[in-house]
Amino acid sequence: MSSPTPAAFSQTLINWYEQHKRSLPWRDTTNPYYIWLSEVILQQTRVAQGLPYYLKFKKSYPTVQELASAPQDEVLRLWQGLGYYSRARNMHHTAQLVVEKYGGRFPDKYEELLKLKGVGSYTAAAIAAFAFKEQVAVLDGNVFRVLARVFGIADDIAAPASRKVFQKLADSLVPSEQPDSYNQAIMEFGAIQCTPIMPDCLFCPLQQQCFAFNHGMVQELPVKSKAKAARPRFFHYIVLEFERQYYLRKRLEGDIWQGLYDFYLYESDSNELDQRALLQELSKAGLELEEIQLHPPRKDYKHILSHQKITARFYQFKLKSRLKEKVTKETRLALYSPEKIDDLPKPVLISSYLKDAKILIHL
DNA sequence: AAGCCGGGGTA
DNA sequence: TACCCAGGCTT
Repeated sequence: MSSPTPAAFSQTLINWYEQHKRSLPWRDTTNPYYIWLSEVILQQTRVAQGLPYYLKFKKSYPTVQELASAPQDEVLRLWQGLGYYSRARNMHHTAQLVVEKYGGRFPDKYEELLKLKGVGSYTAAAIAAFAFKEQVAVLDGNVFRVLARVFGIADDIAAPASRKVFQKLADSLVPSEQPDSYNQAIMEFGAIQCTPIMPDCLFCPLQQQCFAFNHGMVQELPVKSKAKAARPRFFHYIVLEFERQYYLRKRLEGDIWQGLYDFYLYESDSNELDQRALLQELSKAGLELEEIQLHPPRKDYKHILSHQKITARFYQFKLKSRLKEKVTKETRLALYSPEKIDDLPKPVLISSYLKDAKILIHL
């Protein structure tokens, strides 16, 4: 059998979609603000993980104006646990731009949407198609997989150069009627039927016309080069306590977790703390801790990111007095009560420690 | 083109 | 473990 025609392909998927689609809250609306919100949350994120965040954001910020006027710390705190925090920062920035420059109304064309920070080709196409029924093709991980298998495309989907091949094919398949349903359909099909492993080929409506099925290459397609190994990192967190309050600081750009709060961090190339080197660094920052009791860490925290493998230890100190202003200015540390810490956006690693150390009761 | 940016689910 | 998820930005 040869590949399906565009019309047959899109109609098969739309029919399948009507039968199998999940009921999801962002599918009940054409409000571009809600579509945009859901699409940003769902970038590199499974529906099951993103869904509660979508509901939280929609409830906290029913309109783009309310999101725009929220403090960044509050937005990041709501985002806490979702990862890729630049999404939240860019989303906040774009909300403010939409309010100030677009009068609170989202652009209604793919090319204009693409100019918004945090909105790339996928998200621009999704908003344009779902909210405005523009005839553009979404190209996400699901679409890559479905197209590679059905049409027998062996280009490496991890290689940027392959994008052109897939985008051209994807563009040729979008029907002029129901571009919104079609785009939803192909992604849903990839998520439910044509899954990465153990796809349900037995009951697949495209089985007869699927290149991969007909050539016994379902396991081999799509082709994707392997990601490089995660870099090991060793964090030694110095938890400074003064009268049941704790010193934290907001993380800067140039590393992971920008905009989130953590403790004073000493990083080394091994899991064993070189105490002399630490004290030397602390001293340089104006932190003289010789009279202070160092509590050995309870355990190692392993925190796996897609690109880094972090091993963290937490050392608690009880301070007898507040840090000098010169020191807090230098280190950017500030003293927070547990109640205030609860409100700060924090990496999951820090939340886990705060819970174990009984500084915070809940996550 | 390649590197960087999270966290969680699944086999 | 390894892979992947409704990707985007920077270099």
